[in-house]
Amino acid sequence: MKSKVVAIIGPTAVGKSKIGIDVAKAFNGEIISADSIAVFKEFNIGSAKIMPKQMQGVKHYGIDIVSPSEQFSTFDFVVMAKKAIKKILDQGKLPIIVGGTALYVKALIENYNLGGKVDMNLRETLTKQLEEKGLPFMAERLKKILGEESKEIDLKNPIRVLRALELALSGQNKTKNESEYDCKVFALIKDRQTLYNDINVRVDQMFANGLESEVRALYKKYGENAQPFKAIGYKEFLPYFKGRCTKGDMINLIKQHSRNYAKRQITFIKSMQNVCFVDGENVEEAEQLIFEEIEKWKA
RNA sequence: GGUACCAUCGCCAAGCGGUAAGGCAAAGGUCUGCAAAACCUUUAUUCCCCGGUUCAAAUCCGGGUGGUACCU
Repeated sequence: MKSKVVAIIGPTAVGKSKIGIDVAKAFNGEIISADSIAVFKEFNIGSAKIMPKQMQGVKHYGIDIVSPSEQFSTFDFVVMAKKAIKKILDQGKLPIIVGGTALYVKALIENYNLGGKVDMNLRETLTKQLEEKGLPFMAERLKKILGEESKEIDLKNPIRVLRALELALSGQNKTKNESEYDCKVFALIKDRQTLYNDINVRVDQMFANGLESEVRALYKKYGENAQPFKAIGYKEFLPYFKGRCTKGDMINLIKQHSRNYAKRQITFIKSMQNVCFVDGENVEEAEQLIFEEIEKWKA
């Protein structure tokens, strides 16, 4: 009998956090955040991180677990999440994964084989080689090693090519594993125009909540090379700080990038299997539907 | 009122007589370790309007219209 786990995913600004908490309260659950930015301490406003006062006493895992100067990857998420799930189940509670980083959720529930530790030396060597010799050279190199299998890799995508080389050179391959969990996945969605509008409104709210001073402080403390500084709502400040664009331009860019991001999230989620789509427009109706579905699934 | 310059996709923009680059946006998509990342596909039969020259005009000429700058 596989352990039962609930997941609530969806694009940015659909209202996952609130529904997650309501589900947790209704089913004696605890939440595991699947958010690639909220894992970082101090990146609060721009990541729309849920703050302790908003948690309503529901325990959250996966938030504020690494320093902004550290690295965090899908692998780290899966390790953390598996541990958290076990802990929650041991207490007889329901684990609920909530977050917009759908890859994290997919990797966890589909039990991706992510290999062991990344060989940072190898990664550095390959990165240097990519810079010096260019992508076509690297793609050619990968083709020689993998042969037919290289067709599955996007040879125009430098990140993919490098990772595939890393795996190939260290003698690993991607394998399919059976899931460890019986996972009920809900995807919150909304009409595109409504979602886009909600995103725009939320970005304005972030600024009203002091996003600029948060980012100024983080920039000073960690510098622009910190991993979370690549996030939307943070990276756009760089040209503004350097006087290369106006504040208004930057705000519009953050909105635009957030909209683009939401679209990519939706595309990714649509490609996932066994997902129960729920219209998040009306929170009460959405919750009722989710509650009913969970009851059925638990029985 | 005069003179000069400009007018090309929602925005920026190349082209300057040979049959509409590119970037951004938009839409769709990919995805097994940075995923709020990276990458892929599609998107102007038409260049402000009207006439003319030419085998051929977004490109040259004339006239409108609109904008910008300077002069009075």
